[in-house]
Amino acid sequence: MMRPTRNGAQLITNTQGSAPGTGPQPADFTDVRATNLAVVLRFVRENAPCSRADIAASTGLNKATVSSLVADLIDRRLLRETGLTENRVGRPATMLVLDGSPYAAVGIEVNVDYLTAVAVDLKGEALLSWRRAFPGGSASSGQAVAGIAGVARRVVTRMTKEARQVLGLTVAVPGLVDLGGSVRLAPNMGWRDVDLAGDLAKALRDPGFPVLVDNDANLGALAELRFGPHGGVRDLVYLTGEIGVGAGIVLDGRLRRGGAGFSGEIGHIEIVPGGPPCHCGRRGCLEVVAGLGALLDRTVPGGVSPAELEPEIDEVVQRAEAGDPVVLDLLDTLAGNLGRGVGIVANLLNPEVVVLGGYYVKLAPWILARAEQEMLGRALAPGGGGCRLVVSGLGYGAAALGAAARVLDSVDSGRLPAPA
Amino acid sequence: MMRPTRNGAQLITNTQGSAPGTGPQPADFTDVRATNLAVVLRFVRENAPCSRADIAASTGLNKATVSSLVADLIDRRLLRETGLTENRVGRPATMLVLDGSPYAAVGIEVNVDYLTAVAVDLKGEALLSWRRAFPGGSASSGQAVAGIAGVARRVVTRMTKEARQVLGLTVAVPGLVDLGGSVRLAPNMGWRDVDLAGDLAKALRDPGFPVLVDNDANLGALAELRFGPHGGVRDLVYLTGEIGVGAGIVLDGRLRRGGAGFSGEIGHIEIVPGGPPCHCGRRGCLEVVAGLGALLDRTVPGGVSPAELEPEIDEVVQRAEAGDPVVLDLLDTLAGNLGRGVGIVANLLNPEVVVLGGYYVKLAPWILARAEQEMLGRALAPGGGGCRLVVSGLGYGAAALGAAARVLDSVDSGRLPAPA
DNA sequence: AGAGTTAGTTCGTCTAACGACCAAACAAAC
DNA sequence: GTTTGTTTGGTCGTTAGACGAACTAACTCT
Repeated sequence: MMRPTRNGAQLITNTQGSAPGTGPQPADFTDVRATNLAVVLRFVRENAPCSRADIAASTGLNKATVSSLVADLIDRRLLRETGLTENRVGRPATMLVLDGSPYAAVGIEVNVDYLTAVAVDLKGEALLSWRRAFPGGSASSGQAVAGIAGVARRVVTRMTKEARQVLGLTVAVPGLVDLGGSVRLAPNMGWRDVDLAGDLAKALRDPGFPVLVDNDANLGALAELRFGPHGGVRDLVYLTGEIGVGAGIVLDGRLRRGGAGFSGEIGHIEIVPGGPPCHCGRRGCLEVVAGLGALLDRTVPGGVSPAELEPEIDEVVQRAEAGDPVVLDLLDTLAGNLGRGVGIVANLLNPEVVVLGGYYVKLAPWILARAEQEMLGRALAPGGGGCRLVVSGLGYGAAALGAAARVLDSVDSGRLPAPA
Repeated sequence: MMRPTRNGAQLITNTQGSAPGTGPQPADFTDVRATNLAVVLRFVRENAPCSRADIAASTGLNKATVSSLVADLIDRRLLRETGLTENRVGRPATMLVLDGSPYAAVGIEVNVDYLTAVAVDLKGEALLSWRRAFPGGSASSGQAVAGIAGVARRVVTRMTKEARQVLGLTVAVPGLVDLGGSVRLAPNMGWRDVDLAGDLAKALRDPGFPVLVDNDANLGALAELRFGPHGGVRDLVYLTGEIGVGAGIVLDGRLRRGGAGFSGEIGHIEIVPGGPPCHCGRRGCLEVVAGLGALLDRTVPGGVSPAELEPEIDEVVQRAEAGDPVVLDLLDTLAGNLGRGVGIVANLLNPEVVVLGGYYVKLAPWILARAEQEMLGRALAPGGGGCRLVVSGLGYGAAALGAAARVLDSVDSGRLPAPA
C-alpha cells in the first residue's frame, strides 16, 4: 500500500494573545508528538469507532507509533476502548472512540437581550444549553462582566458535579474584538474598550482553563465548520442576520481575523450609495438595507426594540406565509441587497460556501433563492466560482456552539490536557 | 536569556496541485529537520550577515543544532561563510550570508501587449530583467504557450551558462487561475480553460523544476510581502491598477486563494449601482469606475488601445502636473471610487496594508490622499482598523518579481534543493 | 601573561518515529 | 478437530535529530 506523500511542512502557531512578530517557531520532538497526537485524535473524531490498525493504515503512521499515541490519548482520557469486532477474518480489532465523559468545553454567547451558554463534550455533543434574559444593552460593562461570570461559574460547577473538567471557556460578543480578547467596540451593547477576556479571567479567579473572547460571526463560522454539514470545506463565510450583519471568514480551514482582529465587518460595507442612514453615521450600509432593522421598522408599528426581536420576526414570517404583499416585497428587496453583499464576498474571497445564520434562517424561504441568484449574477467566476449560498441548520445558539467549538479546536490542534 | 515560547504547533502542507481533502499530515523527524532548516534560512535572509551564535540566540534553537543545520545548508549551497568579525571581545564569529551564486528563481509575467521575465537569486537580487513585446491579446493560446516557453528556455539557458540551477518557474497571468495552474478565464488575453502549467511543462520537456501558474495580483502581493518595505506585516492586500483591477489577498502571512483559486476579483464588485457598463456585462464595477479604462476613455481621443497604455498614462500624468482641471477632476473621482473599494476590503479583511500597484503608482500623487480618506471614512473600526493605504515601490515588473518570489517561498517553506 | 568573553564543536542523553518480528485471536478450509 | 491464513496489536532494536554540558578556539582588555 502506498504511503501518503509527505510534503514540505511548516509549523504554525495558533494562540490568541501570543506576541506578534515573533517570527517562525522552530520545531522539536514535542511538536512532532503534539502534531501526531492531534492527527490521531482528529482521525478518531471523524472515523469513530475505528481500530489502531485503521488509524495506521489511513494516516501513514507506523503501527507501533499509533499504539504509543493511542496509549497516550487514553492516558489523557481523550480516547476510550470499546468492544471488539466480530465475525471478521483475523484477530478482532479493539475499537476506539472519543471519551465523552471526562471533559467539557464551554461557550457563552452574549447578546443585547439574552445570553446563551452551552457546554459540549469532546464529541461535540451538547451537555447543557441555557438561555436566559440578560440586560446587556442597559447594563454597564462591569455589571455585564459580573453577569457573564456568574453564568460561567454556574456552568463550571455543574460540569464539576458531573465530574467533568472544563477545558476552556470562550465568549462570543457582537462587536469588534481585538486579538487579545478585548472588546474594542460593541455598539449594540454600548461597550467600548472593555478587556472582557481579562476581566472575566479576574472575576473567575484563576479558573484553571483559558478564557477567550471572540466575535460572534467568527464563532458562528467555527460552529458551521465543526457541526455543519460542510464536510471537507476549507473556505467558508458565515453571515449573522441580526439587527447588525457580521461575517466570519474561514480561509484554508482557519479563521482569518485580519491584522487587528476586525475582519468580517460586512455590515458597514456601502451597498446603496446615498441610501438610508445607518447608526454608524454612514449611509446605505449592508446592515440598513439587508439587516433586520430595516425590515422591522417598516413592518412593526412603533419601531424595533431589540429585546423583542424574536416575536417581531415571527410576525413577519406569519405575514409572509399569509402572502402579505408588503412584507413579501420588503423581503425581496432585502434579499436583493443581501445577495449583493454575498456577491462581494464571492468575488473577493471565493468561498465554497456562504452560510446564512441568525434570523436569516427563519426568513430563508423568502430570501434564499433571490439572494443566491443575485450573488451568482454578480460573481465574475462562472457559477460563482463554485460558491453555494446555504442556510444554517444550527439554530440560535450558533455563536455559543462555535465558542465551545473554539475550545475543541485548540485541543484538536495539539493543546491536550495532561495525563492523569 | 529566555527561550522563545513554544506554542502548540500544527503541520500544514503547501503544494499547488496536491490532492485535496487528504486531511492533516502526520509529522516525523524529517519534518522537524525541514522546518528548522527553513527557520535558519529565513533568519539568515532577514539578518544577514549573522553568526551561528546569533541564530541560536534569536531562534531559541540549541547552538549544536544550529551548527548542524548550518552545515546542512552550506552543503546544499544555500548559505556561505564570509569573513570573521573583528575588534570585538571574545572569539570572532564567522559570519553567514545567503549564497547568491548557485541558484535562480524565474518569474514570467504575461500581459496583453508585453511579457516580462525576471530571474532572482536566493537573496532576491535581480539577475536579469527582460521585457519584450508579446502579441498576447491576438495570438491563440497555443501560440502564447509557445512564446512563453521560448522565453523560459532562453532564461534557463542563460542561467545555466552562469552555472546556476533553476529552482522553479512561475508564470503570472491576468485572469482566473485555478489551483492546478489552469487559466479558467483571462478576458484580456482571450483565454478560456487553458492548462497553462501543464502545457508549459510539456513544452519545456521535463524541465527538472516545478512550473507554476498564478494570478498576477496574487503574485504582486507576494512581491510586496518579500521585497516591499512592510516588515513583519502578515495581512496585506495588493491592488493591480491596469485596465482591470485585481486584488491579491495575504492573510496570516500566506496567500489566500479561496476554494477554487478565484479570490481577489475586486474589479467586478459593484461600486456604483447602475453605473457605466463593464465588459463583463454588469454595471458600475470597480474596474469601470476606478480602472484606467474609464480614465483614458475620457482623456485620450479615440479610445484606449491596450498596447499603448503606458504613453497614454504618461500623457494623463503630464496634464495632471500641468493642472488640467478636467484630468484632475477625473482623477479625483477615480480616487473616490477606488477608496470605496479599499473601504470594502478594510471592513471585510482588516489588512494592515493595502498596496496600490500597476499604473496607480504613477497616478498616486493625485489619488492616494483622497482614496485613503475615503477608505478611512468607510471603515467601521476606528482608524480603519490600523489599515494603511500605500503605493508600491516595485515598479512594473511587480507580478514577475512576485512570480519569482513564489519560487523562493517554496524554498523558504522547506522545499530545499538536495546537497551536492 | 593572564583574565575575561564570546564562538563554535564534541559528546553523551533523550525523545519518539520506524521497521521487523511475534504472539494472540479469529475464520475458513480440510 | 486440526491446520492454514489473516489481521491485530505489542515488543524490541534502530535511527534521526534536538538538547545540554563540557570543551576548545580565538579574540580583547588589563
